[in-house]
Amino acid sequence: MYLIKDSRMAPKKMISDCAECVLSKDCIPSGISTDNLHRFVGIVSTNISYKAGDVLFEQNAKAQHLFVVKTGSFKTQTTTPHGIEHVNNFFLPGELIGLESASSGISCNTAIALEDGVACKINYQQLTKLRQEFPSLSDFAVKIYSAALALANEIQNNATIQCASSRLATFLVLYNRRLNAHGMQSLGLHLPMCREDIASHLGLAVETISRSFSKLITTGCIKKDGRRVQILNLEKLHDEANLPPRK
Amino acid sequence: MYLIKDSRMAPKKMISDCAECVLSKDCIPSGISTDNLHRFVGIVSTNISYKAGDVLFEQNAKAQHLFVVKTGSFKTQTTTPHGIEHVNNFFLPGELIGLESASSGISCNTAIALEDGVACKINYQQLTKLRQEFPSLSDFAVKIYSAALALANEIQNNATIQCASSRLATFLVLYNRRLNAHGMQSLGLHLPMCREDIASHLGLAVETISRSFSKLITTGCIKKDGRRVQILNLEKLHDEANLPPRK
DNA sequence: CGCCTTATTGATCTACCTCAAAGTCTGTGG
DNA sequence: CCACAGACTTTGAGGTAGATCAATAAGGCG
Repeated sequence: MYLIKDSRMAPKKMISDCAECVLSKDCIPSGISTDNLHRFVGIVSTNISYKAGDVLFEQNAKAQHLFVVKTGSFKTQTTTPHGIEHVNNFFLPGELIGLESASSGISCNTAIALEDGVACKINYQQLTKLRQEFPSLSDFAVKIYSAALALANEIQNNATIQCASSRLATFLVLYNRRLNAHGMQSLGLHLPMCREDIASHLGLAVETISRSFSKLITTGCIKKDGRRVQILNLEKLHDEANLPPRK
Repeated sequence: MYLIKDSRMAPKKMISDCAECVLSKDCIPSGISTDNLHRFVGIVSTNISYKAGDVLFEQNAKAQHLFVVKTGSFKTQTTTPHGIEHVNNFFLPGELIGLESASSGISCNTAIALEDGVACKINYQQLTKLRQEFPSLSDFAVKIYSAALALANEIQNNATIQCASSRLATFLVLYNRRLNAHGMQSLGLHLPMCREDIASHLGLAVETISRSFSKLITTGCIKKDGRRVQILNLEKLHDEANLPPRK
């Protein structure tokens, strides 16, 4: 898949060249012709390695970069003035982190690596300049942003569903769809985040997440082993996700 | 304020000219020089009147237009496959409706007028073409989109807060901030939506909204008369919005 | 004025939170 | 390779915030 070489070795040109990246068709380079790709490559720091727990950017700090997940996974979380944390979203390979801070210039949340992974880092200002030169980059931006907004809507809808197991079911359906969107087609998912992160994201208690998993297993929607989840019946999982309120 | 003439009269040129619009500095024209403004004016249907309950666009229908609220207010809502409705967001003067559907071309929710009002309608495709000609329009798009995404994050965070009165308090704080953002500075707000819409938006029961209002009145944060709410103590309302979970 | 929709208030019930404890996984060092 | 410590996860028992049901009150409109 990805050639992550020992750091003592000279980095392979191939790895840092966006032209060769498996994600390029879904990434910003898709908005630039091959001839001009070098212009983009010039403003990206490609393949930065992160260890689990590493911070990409901090809430309330100056936001300077957009990140593209290449391998691994990340989360963003907001801390309220009174110290309560809430996990906003999770990010999978091919997804962009930091979109919401582009205008204000201040990060509205903290981004943290959930596991060891690799991401590319793009400077906002330089990207803005490039966008003015290449109109197709602008199209790509609108496409990415409107998709992010549509996803945010779905996540928001899910957070207001009454039944806890429906929320978890919807979460799994969305997560599975996002995995599949970037070519990792399968009904088996590895959840890289801990139960507490899922609980925070869905606005439920950790214990309720556990019990909801048990319910989804009992009803034959899924089976699981720790963080490894297998969707047995996607149809049934959809039904469970759309239960009438308080059933 | 706005001159909404009797429909039997010839529409005043002034009204439909974006150059004269009080919102233009926050609207798409801000991304175009005065010399080129006519190009934009050519793709907008300005000042369309809506009556309370009128539908701007329907979920799952082909999405062709972006709307700018000029007066009045609107809501967007999603209907799940099993017929449960959820109010996604409310839209105030100066705000854009339909951003999330720009890429897919399919509306992911239904937009409805909450009261009599006026909005302008812009064709996506023509706007896309214009954006390629005017790079500053692209900057405006990114600015608008990232702000919308940041707001969606805040709304999502709010929906996962435990305490019902905290959710309502946060809702009022956000709503007030948005009203003020477009120059309607005041601590008195008129909520154009019914309690049921607020309840749906916050993921609570209508009765809980009523009781939460009562609590906010008892604690001296607000006073109210029907849908007319007056913020008495913004500091206290912030505190109420950030209560520790379950108390 | 009377009808109908919307809003509030009261009483009961329940899903989920909290607290508590046991069980499982992960990694580290002997 | 195994033993242990620590974090993570699950399961159990009881309490509570908010849902639901029910009834009254207040607007809105013909």
